[in-house]
Amino acid sequence: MRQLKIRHLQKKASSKKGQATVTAILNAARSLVIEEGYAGLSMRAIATRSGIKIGNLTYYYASKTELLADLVDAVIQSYVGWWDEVMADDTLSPEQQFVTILTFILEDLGAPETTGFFPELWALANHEKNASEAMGYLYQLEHDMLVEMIGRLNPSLGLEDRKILAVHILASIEGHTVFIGYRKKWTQYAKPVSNILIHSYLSLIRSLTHEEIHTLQNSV
Amino acid sequence: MRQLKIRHLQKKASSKKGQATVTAILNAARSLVIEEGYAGLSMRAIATRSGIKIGNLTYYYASKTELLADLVDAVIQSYVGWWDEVMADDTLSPEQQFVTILTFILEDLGAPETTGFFPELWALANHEKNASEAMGYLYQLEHDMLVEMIGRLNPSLGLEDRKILAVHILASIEGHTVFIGYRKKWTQYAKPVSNILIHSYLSLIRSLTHEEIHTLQNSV
Amino acid sequence: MRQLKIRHLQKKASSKKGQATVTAILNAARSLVIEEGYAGLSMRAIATRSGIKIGNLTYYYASKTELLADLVDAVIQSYVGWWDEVMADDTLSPEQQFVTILTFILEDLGAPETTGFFPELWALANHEKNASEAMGYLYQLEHDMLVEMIGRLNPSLGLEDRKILAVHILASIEGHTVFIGYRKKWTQYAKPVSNILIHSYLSLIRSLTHEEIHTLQNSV
Amino acid sequence: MRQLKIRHLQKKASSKKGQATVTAILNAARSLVIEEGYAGLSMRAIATRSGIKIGNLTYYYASKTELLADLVDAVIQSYVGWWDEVMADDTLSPEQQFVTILTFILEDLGAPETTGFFPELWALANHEKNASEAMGYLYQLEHDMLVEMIGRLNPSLGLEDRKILAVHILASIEGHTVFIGYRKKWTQYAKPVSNILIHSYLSLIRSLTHEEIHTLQNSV
DNA sequence: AATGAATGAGCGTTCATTCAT
DNA sequence: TATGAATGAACGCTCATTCAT
Repeated sequence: MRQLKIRHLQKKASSKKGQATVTAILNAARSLVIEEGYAGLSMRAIATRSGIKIGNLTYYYASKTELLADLVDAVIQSYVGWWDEVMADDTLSPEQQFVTILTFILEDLGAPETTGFFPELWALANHEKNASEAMGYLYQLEHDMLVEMIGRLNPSLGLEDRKILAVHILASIEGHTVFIGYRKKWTQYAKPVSNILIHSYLSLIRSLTHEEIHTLQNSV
Repeated sequence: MRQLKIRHLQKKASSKKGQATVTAILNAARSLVIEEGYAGLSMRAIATRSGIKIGNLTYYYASKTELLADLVDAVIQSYVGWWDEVMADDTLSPEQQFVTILTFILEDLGAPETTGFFPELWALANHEKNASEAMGYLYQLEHDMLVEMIGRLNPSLGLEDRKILAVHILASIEGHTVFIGYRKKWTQYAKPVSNILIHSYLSLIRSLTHEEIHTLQNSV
Repeated sequence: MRQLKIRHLQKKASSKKGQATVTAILNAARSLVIEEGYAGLSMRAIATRSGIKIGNLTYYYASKTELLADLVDAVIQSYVGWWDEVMADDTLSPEQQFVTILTFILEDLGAPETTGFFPELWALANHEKNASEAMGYLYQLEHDMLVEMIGRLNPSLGLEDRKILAVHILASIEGHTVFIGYRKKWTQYAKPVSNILIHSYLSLIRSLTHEEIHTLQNSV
Repeated sequence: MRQLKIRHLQKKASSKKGQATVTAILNAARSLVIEEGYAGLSMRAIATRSGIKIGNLTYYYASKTELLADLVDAVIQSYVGWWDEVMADDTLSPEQQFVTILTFILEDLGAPETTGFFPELWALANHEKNASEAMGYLYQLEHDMLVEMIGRLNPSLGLEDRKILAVHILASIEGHTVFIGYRKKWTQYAKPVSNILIHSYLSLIRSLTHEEIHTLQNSV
């Protein structure tokens, strides 16, 4: 299970016991969102699942908004930057790096946590500033990584075009969550779909031209 | 504005006035979900926005679950099958048909309604059976359409492979909602990203082979 | 017991049953303030004392603020304008009218309701706009009445001086609440103190001059 | 600013630091009551404003009731007995002493602290024994002083009558708090109203007879 | 077909208080 | 002396739902 990396987010929780409680709270909240959706995320439910009383919960988080902000931050953190290692591994070719990272992402996307969490985040981001910002932060990092990978694989492509292509790849990957994610309609096709996806991106990265990106296709 | 096509879903609403009320209710509910998210969808808010009293709302919908079921069905219906006309238009080549449909979809994805509604639906589908089914129904139709289009564009591809490819295309398209949809982070790139996407699908459809689909990519 | 005159304050409560409920609510709230103070005025306590459930209470009063506003208005109304009759009674001399009204006021001030309610209102008025306004409204009417009475008793006194004198009389009367009101320290002296008070006002009204009002006394 | 005179009220606070903390606590509580009313007086708010943690606050005051008792006592103390000096000053005539003291009182009554605190105290006294007692203590002293002053100004008046007259004067003065106090409706008239008041009391004291005090006025 | 009245459960939050450290 | 952690009760309020009219 993906571990929540609790940063120094909370003012409270100076002691070890407090830290443990905060971790329990955030883990409870995370699992609740995943299992029951944001609608099921009540302070009472979080407290119960954390094994504490609601009064103590509000000792650590004076408001649900604060808790949610910390939760989103903590979960987002657990998805961030893990690819640095792969990208720094020069025993791998850029292609190998890219394929490795994509394979990881696509496999993770089938995990219950990922399938459960992200759609909630996307929905939330439409109406909650916090969620929107955290999501923007995560995808910005992922986008940066993709821009860098595209540059390594096809240095001849201009920066702006790399950015555009990266948006497509990023969006395309994430979209699969709802279709081949955990217990989704086409989960059975997860593997071949992933193959197509990787094949498609590699070929796009290698061969896409500035003209193709900027020429309207609806005048075929 | 996308019109809600009210099927004969409710037992009540036999009269014309009743039909009008039901339409008002569902439109109110729909706009509420889009504007405030599922969390903001309360019976009270729906009644207020419909211009009726809550007592009357429960006359038409005895429970919120029922209402939600009808709402999801109605909204889904409004997205269904509009492509039949395009596909039946034999003055257009298969390529033209495909590009026309995709362009429509991608433009719609930038509409506030679409950007607002679908992430809520995806989140809901993780926990509500009806939402999951309705979503499955919609995407099944869209998937069928894509399988048919792929067949027209590349008849040499086997049915199973067409299905797999269609899943990728479907997932990829939908994923863009959260990235280039209404007021999203990369909305500015909507046009070139759409170009890449269409280009990519056409080239995949035309050139993808059975081997590429089923050969593991992580052994590059 | 002073009856609460419920004006058409509430949007809800169109039916007779609703009216009765609203009256019960306001009477419960009023007795609670009197018995336990504003601190004891909780929505739960009001509901219990009204014999209804809290859900129904919020049906009539969506917020405590609204309820408080109505309560203050209703109570204030029950204290307002009753003196008109006396002042219109021309079988009484102005002195008799004045004494009659003052006697009423001073007797009322010994009632548990009055002794209990007004100090709460004064305290509340320091921090709640509603209370402050309602209080201002009541005392404005009482002040107007006093100005009129002073004019009848001593027509030679200018309007501004009458107003000033009326403020003193008004303030002086109200101050007695806390000293000779219900179960107060000097309640035993209520009668002679009232005598002094009436005697004092009459003599002030009759003999006070513009110079005495506006000459500094601390240079005696 | 009126200084809180901390008597030896608490068992704790033997050290100098403890004394300072207690003073900080009571000052915080006092300013809170004045600014936000008794309703805004929470242990948390007091702790925050004192710059200490709530755990430490309960070290000094195990319960809110205790703290309130000390607070009321301390504030009351700060209003007590300051007139002794004036009354002992034999360079002043009794009239001058009386006018001096009254002027002081009336000016103080316009201070935010006084206008803010006393109405809360009066309300509290209706339901809290300690508040009632402390208030009784303060007003007893003030009453004693007035009885003494009346005696000096009109020795021919019997003790009981002096007491009765003193009650009227005391009540009358206090009543002005809510009308010409800090930011009250008739604050503009504070000066002339004060003049009338002093004038009125002096003339009452000098000329009031036993018969006038005890003859019913409503038989005019 | 529509409204008004009422309920019971649950929400996020505040709070006085206790206690180990 | 002082803090951090925790509890339990209550707060104002929202809500889905029921039902008589």
